[in-house]
Amino acid sequence: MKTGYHHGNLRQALVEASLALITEHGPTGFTLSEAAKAAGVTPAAVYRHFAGRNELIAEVARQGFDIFAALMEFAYSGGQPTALAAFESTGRAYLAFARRYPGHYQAMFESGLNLNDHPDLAMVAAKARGVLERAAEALSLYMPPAKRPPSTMFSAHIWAMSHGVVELFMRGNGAKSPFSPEDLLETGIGIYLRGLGLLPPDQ
Amino acid sequence: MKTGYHHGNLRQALVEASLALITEHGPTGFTLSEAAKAAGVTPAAVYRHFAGRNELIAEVARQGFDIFAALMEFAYSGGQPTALAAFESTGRAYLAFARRYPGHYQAMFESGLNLNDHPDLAMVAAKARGVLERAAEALSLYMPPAKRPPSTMFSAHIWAMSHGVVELFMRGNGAKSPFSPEDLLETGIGIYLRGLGLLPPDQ
DNA sequence: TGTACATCAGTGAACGCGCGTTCACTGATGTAC
DNA sequence: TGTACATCAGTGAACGCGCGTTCACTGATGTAC
Repeated sequence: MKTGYHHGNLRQALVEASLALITEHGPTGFTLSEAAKAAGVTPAAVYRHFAGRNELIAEVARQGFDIFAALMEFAYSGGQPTALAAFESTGRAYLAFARRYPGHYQAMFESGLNLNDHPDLAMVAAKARGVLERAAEALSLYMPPAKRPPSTMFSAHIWAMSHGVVELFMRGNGAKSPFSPEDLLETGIGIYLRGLGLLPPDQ
Repeated sequence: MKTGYHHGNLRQALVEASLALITEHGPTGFTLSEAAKAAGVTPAAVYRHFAGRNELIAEVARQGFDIFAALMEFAYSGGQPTALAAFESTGRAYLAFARRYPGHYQAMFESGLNLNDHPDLAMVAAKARGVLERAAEALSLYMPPAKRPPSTMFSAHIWAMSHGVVELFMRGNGAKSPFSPEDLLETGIGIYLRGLGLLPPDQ
């Protein structure tokens, strides 16, 4: 790919270098200069492809939301085999994403960038959230309308618990739990769904 | 308090200046120099009271965990009037703390400091978590032993959902929900407790 | 096939800045006598 | 009550550093003829 003076695909190489840095040192430890260096290029070269440091992080986050949405979509798989199984699958996908793409995850949720400053980013993020909301919507049809909470609320609960599990128990904060994040989320969602009457009261 | 050359209570003044900076600009935007300036003092003076920048943030976090633990303890109030009410009260206290002490909250959970590097900090943090675990323990006595999840898991679920609600829906990430964080957490915990059989199946 | 040329990706030097940290010092405070 | 003195909190100047960003430039690439 690298052919001497011209790089070939510097833009993506920079994104991947940034990703590696964020994975290792967190979004705070990421610097434009180091990303350039890691890509074998002068810091100034970055400006051929990005408006600046923030745009570089934003692009990492954007690609993250893309992968995230695709993963959620795949996990949901159109509600098959059952709305319930598909829904639970998206929950697992959330955690799997955080584990397999920690750099992306941090860029998306811990870099402090504001979705409103990046309209394209906000769009992909909304798309990702849309998958979970659709899964919640489909599942909520199995509840009697009277007991049915709004599906946006329903999905917000799951989103929040998933995010909380990742932040508190999957990162190296020092917070410890005798249970794996996966177990915690699985059981937590299970209890929650039982509370909605979507799972039988006994385990 | 400030009597010319000597400050009087510079240590706490620095903590409060740091707090104000973190509240306004986040943990990333906080600098030792600005904190010193805000306290009306030279950066070098900080080193009379703290080993460096990190120790200053850690002290803010430590005081945060102190307040947090006290607030949780107060909300729990020894399990009165009922174990259930006391437990729900601690959930609300979590959110109330995040709202009323955003600077502390950020220093505690978003500053990237590792609890293991600060043993005293880890102790206060454990104390705060202990209150929630005690509340969960007391409440779990109302469940038949067979269906009873470990109370540490139980409290981890609630902690995670609370934290997720704060991070996703109370901060200015741009993530939006038609529901207030308070409503989200209240309903989420309600559904969860119903799933444990601690609340009647219908609302 | 070979030459002239436009394009534009990346260079390298420079900038101003604010950061955390150090150091020898100074001068206010409070105590001993 | 007054003086001498030890203490130590805060000063101010300095440091080295790495940051993000700018600028005029250079040279590789690919196209037109």
